[in-house]
Amino acid sequence: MNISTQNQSFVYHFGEMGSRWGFNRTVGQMYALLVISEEPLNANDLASGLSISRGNVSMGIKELQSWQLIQVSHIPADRKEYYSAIGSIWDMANTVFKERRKREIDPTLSLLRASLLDKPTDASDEYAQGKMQEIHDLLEMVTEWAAELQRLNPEQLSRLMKLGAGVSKMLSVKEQLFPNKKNSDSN
Amino acid sequence: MNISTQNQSFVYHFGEMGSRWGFNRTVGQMYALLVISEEPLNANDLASGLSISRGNVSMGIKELQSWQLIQVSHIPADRKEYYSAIGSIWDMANTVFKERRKREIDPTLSLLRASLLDKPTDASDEYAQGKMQEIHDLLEMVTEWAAELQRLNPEQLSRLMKLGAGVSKMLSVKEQLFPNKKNSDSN
DNA sequence: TTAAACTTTCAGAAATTTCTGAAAGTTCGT
DNA sequence: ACGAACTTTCAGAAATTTCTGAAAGTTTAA
Repeated sequence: MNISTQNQSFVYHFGEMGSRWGFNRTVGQMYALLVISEEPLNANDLASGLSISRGNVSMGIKELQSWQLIQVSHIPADRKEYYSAIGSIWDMANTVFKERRKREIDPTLSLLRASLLDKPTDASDEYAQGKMQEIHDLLEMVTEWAAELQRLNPEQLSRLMKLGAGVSKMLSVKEQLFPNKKNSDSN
Repeated sequence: MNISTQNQSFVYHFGEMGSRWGFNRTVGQMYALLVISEEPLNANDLASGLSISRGNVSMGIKELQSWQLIQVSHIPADRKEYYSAIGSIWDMANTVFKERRKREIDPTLSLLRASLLDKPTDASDEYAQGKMQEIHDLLEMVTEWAAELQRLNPEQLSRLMKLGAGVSKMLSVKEQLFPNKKNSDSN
């Protein structure tokens, strides 16, 4: 299998970026290739398309499966496994966010919670704990907010995002409608 | 300089996580140390506190400065430079988001825009371009949304996030208040 | 049970990233 | 101009990550 030059740069770029998103270059390339291929591909297609070893493909597939990003299918009278990207682009983004939260934010949150249980022994410890508390609170808020957003369906999410600047206006409307909650002045 | 055991695990963990956030272990540790230190630290403090070489500290500082995360200050009659974390935790989160967007999303967006200008040569190219368009639109929307959120001050942002589940309710209220805009049904 | 068609594993090779420390560079006071 | 006190640079060493390919494992059919 070979990739049209038009798609080559996309696949390659996705490889580079992939490493920022938590997986390595080849895994990123494999995923990119699966995303832009209408037909499912087998392991040999991936290996030859990307000029990497069969073993590497096998490991990459395992990785993509652990991210729940790909799907296996079969073709009658063919014993090979065929892989394709799961779901829509929105689903993909959702999945990556969720996975990253699990791998990056959650462990930090538990570490911070544990640290905050220790009694500070001096002033500098106390300052440090203050900072940790701030980080903890921020991460927790962001986590909850993200979970909230993920509960919306794409359509709602898209509407919310398209609100854009409207968001702050809406906030003030909301304050006027329900002024019962405690609030501070908005500078 | 040495770090209290209570803070050791925080610094170490931040080092591990730092690598996920775009900088390497020692840079992450350096930043963590600066965040939890009330007093600014000089390069030797960092080197001895983290048991790394002076040269490494110098490179790390350059990196943190390129992220606009630290600040230099001076102490009278002392020629060393003293470093401290800039701003509040919110500012830090903001800065990291902005930098990451610049380094990760923006290049992808331009690549996609360029790819989308090519005429597809066959059906599979056309499918691929469709997917690229979807990714482009998603990234663009997220980028704009993020820019919007960053325009809010921390207080507004915090209020927005604390809305949590209220967000979807608010969306429908908004639809009722301003039903003129085109909308689809909310399932 | 044997063989063919496939997938997975993993030791070591290759590539990449990070780190050290000596040397070079800079700045300041005299 | 000189030297002391600092910072930066960068070649090569060390550490880490990724990749290969041969061997082992699995599944199916006959």
